Amino acid sequence: MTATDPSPTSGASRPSPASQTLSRGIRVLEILSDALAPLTIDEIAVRLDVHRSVAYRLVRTLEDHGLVTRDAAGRVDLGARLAALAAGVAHDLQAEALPELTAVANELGMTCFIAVLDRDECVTLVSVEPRHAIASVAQRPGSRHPVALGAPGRAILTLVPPALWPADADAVRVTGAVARGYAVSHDEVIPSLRSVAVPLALRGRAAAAVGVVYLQSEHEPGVLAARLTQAADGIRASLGG
Amino acid sequence: MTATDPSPTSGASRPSPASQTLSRGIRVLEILSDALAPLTIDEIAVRLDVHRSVAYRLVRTLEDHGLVTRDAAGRVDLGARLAALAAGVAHDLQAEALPELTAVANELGMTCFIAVLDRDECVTLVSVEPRHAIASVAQRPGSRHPVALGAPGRAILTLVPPALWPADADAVRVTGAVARGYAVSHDEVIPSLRSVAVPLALRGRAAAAVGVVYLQSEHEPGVLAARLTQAADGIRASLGG
DNA sequence: ACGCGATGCTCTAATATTGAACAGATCGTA
DNA sequence: TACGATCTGTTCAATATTAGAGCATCGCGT
Repeated sequence: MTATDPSPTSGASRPSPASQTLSRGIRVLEILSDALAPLTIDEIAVRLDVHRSVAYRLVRTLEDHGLVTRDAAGRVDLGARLAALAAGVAHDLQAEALPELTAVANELGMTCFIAVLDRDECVTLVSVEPRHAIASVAQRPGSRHPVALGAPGRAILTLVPPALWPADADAVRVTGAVARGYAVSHDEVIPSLRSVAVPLALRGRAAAAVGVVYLQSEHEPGVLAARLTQAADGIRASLGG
Repeated sequence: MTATDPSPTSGASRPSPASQTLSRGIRVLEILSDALAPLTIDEIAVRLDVHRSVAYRLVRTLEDHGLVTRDAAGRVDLGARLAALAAGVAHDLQAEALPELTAVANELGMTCFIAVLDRDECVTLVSVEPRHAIASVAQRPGSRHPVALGAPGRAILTLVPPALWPADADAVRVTGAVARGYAVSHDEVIPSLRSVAVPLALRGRAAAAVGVVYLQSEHEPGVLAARLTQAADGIRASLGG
C-alpha cells in the first residue's frame, strides 16, 4: 500500500479500529456527491489514490447495492437508492414534523424547515415551501453549511455547551439567542435572505432547530419565533421527547 | 467465515468481484434504514450474522464518516450526513426540475413529483406539495415501491423495452400508456388516491417520470397529462437531454 | 449485592484485498 | 484503414487487512 489512509473525515486521533475497505467505499460516494458530473472508474481511482482494480471492485459492490448506477458509457453516478436510504434518517422526526412545518409554511408564506447538528455542520433535514416560492433552490433537504453561520446554526448552538462551540462561532450572538430563545440572521448563508430559527431539543437525539427563511415580511422576528416555538413544542410533544 | 455472503441485493449471478467488507457496511445502513428505532451494536451483529467485533468496527467506520450517529446509550442510528450525500443524487435533475414541479403543483393544486427507475423499483426523487396538502405524508422523496404498480411506474415502463418488463407488470395497461403517452392509476399504491404520470426520458440517465397525485380533480386525466408533458419537455430542454 | 448485557479493546490465524499484468472494446485521428 | 489512446473487465500470487475469540469494564435491573 502506498500510504495508510488518514482519519477519514478529519477527526481526532481515536484508537479507531477503522475498516479500510469500507472507508474507501464511502469515500467513493462522497467523491461522487462532490462531483457535478458522472465519473469514470479511472477518475475515481485517481481521486481515491488507489489502484484501478480496487476502485473497480468498490464500484461494483456499490452498484450491487444500488447506491451507484452506471450509464451506457460506463460512467458512475450516485444511485436513486441512496435517496431511499436517506429517507430513513430520523424518519419519525420527519413524519411528525411534516404537518407542523406545512402549517407554518402556509400560515407565514415562508419556507419552513428543520435542521440538525452534524459534527460542525448544520444540515437541513426536511423543508416545506409555500406557494410563491422564490428562493426555491435554497434550504433544500440535504444542504449543509458550517453551524456557526446563520440563524438555524446559532439556534442549534444554544443547545450545545459553550465549551463545545466551534472557534468561528459568534459567542455574543449565540448568547443573545440563548437569552431571547430564538436566533436571527440576514445575508449570511444566502445573500439578501433573512432567517429566524428556534432550538428544538429532542431526547436522545442530535440538537436540532426549526426555522423559516424569507426575503421580507410584515411580521417582526419575535412573532415568527413565537409561531416557530409553538411548532417546535408540537413536534416535541408528538415524539414524547 | 461461517458463510460467504450471497448476492447482496438479489441480483443475477455475475462474476461479481464484490467487496465483502464494503457490502457488510452498506448492509448496516440498510438494516438501520429498515429498523424503526436505533439499534445496539449487538442487534446489528445478529441481523448481519457476523461477530460483534466486526459490527463494532463497521459501525465505528461509518461513524467516522458521519453516516451513523450514536446516542448516549450507545445506540446506533442513521446520521444526517447520509441525507447530505443523497442530495447529490441527480442533483442537476433536481435543480432543473424543481421550478417546473413547483409551477405544476401550484397550478393544479396537487403534489407533483419526479420518480426514477431503480432496478425493479420506482423511487421518488423530488416532490413539491401544494398549499392545501392533505396527503402530505405520501410521495415523499425517497419513498419506493415496485415499478409495476401505479401510474409513475407504468409511465417509466413505457421507456423500457417490453422484454425487460417485470413479470408482475400489467402489459395491457403499460401498452395502453405507451399509446396514450401517459399512465393513470387509482387505489393502487396508496388507497383512494389517484395519479397521472408521463414518461421523462433523459439522455444517459435512468428512465424517469413526472407525475401528480390527487384525491379528486375537476380536470380530466388527459388535461393533467398535457400539463405534465409540458413540464417534462421543459425539464428535458433544461438538461439538453 | 449480584448477575446480566452491553461496550471497548487486544491478539493471532486465516482470508479477503491489493496491485500488476493481460485481453477486449470503443473512440478519434492521422 | 490502421493506429494510438483510453477505457473496461478479468486473473493471480503476495500480503496487508480483517475475522473472531477472549477479557476487562461499565451501567442497570432483578
